[in-house]
Amino acid sequence: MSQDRKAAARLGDSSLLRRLNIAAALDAFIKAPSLTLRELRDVIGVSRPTAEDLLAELLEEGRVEETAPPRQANGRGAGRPARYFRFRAESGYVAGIDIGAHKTLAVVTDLRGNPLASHRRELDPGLDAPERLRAAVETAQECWRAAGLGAGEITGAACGVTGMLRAPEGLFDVAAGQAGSGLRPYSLPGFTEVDVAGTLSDGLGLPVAVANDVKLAALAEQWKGAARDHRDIVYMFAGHRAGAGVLLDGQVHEGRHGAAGEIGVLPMLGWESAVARLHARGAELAAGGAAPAGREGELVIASAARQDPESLAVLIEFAEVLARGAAALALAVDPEIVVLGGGMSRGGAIIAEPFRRELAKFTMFPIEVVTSTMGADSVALGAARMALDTVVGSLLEVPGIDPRS
Amino acid sequence: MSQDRKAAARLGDSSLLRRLNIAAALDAFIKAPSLTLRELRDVIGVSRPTAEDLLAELLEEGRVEETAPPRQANGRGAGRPARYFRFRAESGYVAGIDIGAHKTLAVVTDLRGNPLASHRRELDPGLDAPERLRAAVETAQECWRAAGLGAGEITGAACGVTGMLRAPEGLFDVAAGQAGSGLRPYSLPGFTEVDVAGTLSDGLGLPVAVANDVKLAALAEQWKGAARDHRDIVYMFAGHRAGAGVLLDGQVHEGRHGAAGEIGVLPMLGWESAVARLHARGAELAAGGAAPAGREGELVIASAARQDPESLAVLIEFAEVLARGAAALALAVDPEIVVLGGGMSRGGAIIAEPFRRELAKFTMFPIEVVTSTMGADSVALGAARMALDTVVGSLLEVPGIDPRS
DNA sequence: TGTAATATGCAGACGAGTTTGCATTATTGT
DNA sequence: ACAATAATGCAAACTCGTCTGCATATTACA
Repeated sequence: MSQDRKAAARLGDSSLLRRLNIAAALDAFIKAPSLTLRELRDVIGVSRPTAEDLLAELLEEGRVEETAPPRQANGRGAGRPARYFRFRAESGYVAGIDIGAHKTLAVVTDLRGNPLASHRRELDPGLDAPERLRAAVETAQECWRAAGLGAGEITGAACGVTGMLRAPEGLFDVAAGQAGSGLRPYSLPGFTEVDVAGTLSDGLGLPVAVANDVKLAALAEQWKGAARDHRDIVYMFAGHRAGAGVLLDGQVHEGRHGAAGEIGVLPMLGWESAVARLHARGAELAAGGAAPAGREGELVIASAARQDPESLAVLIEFAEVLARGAAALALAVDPEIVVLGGGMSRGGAIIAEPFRRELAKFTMFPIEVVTSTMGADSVALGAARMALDTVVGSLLEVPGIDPRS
Repeated sequence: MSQDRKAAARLGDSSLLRRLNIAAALDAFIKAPSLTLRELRDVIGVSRPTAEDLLAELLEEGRVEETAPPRQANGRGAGRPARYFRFRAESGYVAGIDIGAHKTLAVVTDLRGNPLASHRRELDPGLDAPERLRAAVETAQECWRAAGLGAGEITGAACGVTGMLRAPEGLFDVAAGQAGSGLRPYSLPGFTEVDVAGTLSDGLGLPVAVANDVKLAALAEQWKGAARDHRDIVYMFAGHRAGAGVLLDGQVHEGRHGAAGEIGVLPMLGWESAVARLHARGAELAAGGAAPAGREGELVIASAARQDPESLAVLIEFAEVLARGAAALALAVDPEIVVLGGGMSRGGAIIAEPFRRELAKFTMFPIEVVTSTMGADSVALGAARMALDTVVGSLLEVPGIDPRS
């Protein structure tokens, strides 16, 4: 008797069926631009009255609304035209934030990932962690204010951060990393000592996931960029810093310490000297003219485009070194595609060609190499995508069903 | 009307609930050694009559049977003692096969993974593919005959194969790989030209999954060996050949071409010369005494254990080279643990110590290194595990529920 | 031997989804 | 204008699986 009452998280409750069907219906609406009642019935495989019921519930919750029929459906046969319904992508919003050394940037998207607004603020590279995080919080808030949204309407957020978030306690000491060329484990000033996720969550009043910026740029590339329709991706970031990120099965692979992809620390690849040479060359060129912070790479590319032999040599070495890192990653995870991203990938063939050539030398299989099609907001968009995964995932989650059991 | 009949794979059918509950009940039985009706009710969270019903169905299907109460439950309180039931691990069997250059080996386990029998046959390294596959088929059949089983009782099988299964069509030509030291993409004679999985499936009369042997050894290590309770693993195989495998989230990561982990082809790591030196030293030592095929490594280890300086130097170089490969993999995927396996890992500290030292130099975080606790049947056991994943997965699968949607 | 405690069996109620059937509404084509 | 066509709204009857509650069976312990 009394023992019968205890059962807590019951699986067999038949409301489970309802929740499954609601989740399936919502999923169908999210995937399709618009659906009629009958299309919904066909997609999720329930009877029409049930589909009607599910639709009514979704309308009630505000997840779905009636919409005008799409163009191509107008003259299609006789009979009463069906009503069309669509997912209300504006029933929730997420923020994606990018914290770098020289700037912070935020975007706000709806639940379908359409960007509504973005906001950028330049930062002093020496800014300490509390100030930098405060600036990021304010930027995000300004961003959604610009989109006409209040804080309560933002249902999720994620943030990409340059460098490592956890200080390695191993053989390399952090100071060396900070003072070095950016190839050894690098962190923004003070970021290994503060709770980045907690500070952002407190500042914004909502849970914020934090990840490495390069990995989020890779995610953006898989979402809206050059690597669409690929699940396993190696992403090489060539910008002021050089870095890499790995996507496995369409998800950011963080690894035990969030350090997956940090191949640059392998000394035999020669990253350190190549990046140092690049920076040195950039500084030389900058001394003559304007010196925008963190833009050495662009200067060298511009100079190389003017056939400056020294700059060309520096860039080729840089590309080859990057390619050797990409080769190591490609041999490790055997990805479907390698994406070359970051500001310097916009140098076109100057970087891409030697990269491709060198990569082909070391991989066993010919591997597709594409250059990024995203802009400077790729990290923030990747963060938005990560936040969306969480938010939409929780919408579709059916309590009591463990996908991994 | 007529349009209403079409719906095919219906989700909302309330029998779905039944299937979910049956799967949950079976899962509970698989995970626990034995359960009473009430324990089952508690685990899956349904009412007792429902649990009763589910149990009746599982008994009917032969998946579960009544069993004697376990020891510790005897004097436990008053009241009518509960009947105990247990999963019938013997309601299905799987075969795990290992095809190497010098031998083929098969194991048969029940659905819980308890090995029932194993069978090994030595092979001529020059054997061509059809002969080698026939030998593997016969070995597997002899193995389950030894266990007293007929072919119809085997519900799944998988096979680990030394070397690459698909010939790279890229820059390296296959012949060079075969003639070389085993570091360039290697294949068993003829194995890139035949349909290995198809031939084995036809020969055994059941579907056979095929994977790289090192990756399956890694899986075995995660299942029953030194890496239990870890999800992301880098496994380094040090034996006649050197190789590596990566496990992500507890699963073999194959990669686009099944080549994930083939880090040894990176020339800057120096694998080729180190392995060549090892083989040369082994041959020198063998010339004096007996020369067992593919056992050079053991000779060198034995010699090093007798403090032979040349053998020691060769082994240290080998270990360091292996460690550099492990470092590249560890930086790529940032695993929880690195496992050193293969015959030479049984050399103890002679290999493990320099390996550990060298690996620590290149990884940012201190990383746990363990040596294998599995024997020579690790590949076959890993194959059995892979087959079990499929077989048990299909038992627990609920049609209409996609874990990944 | 009797009583408490626990396990098991069984019947009726309930919830959710389904089917069937019919009426209604909005279009297209004649 | 009218018929044909298709979408929609709605209600009654049915199925399936689960839940609640009660009766019964089996054991330990006083």
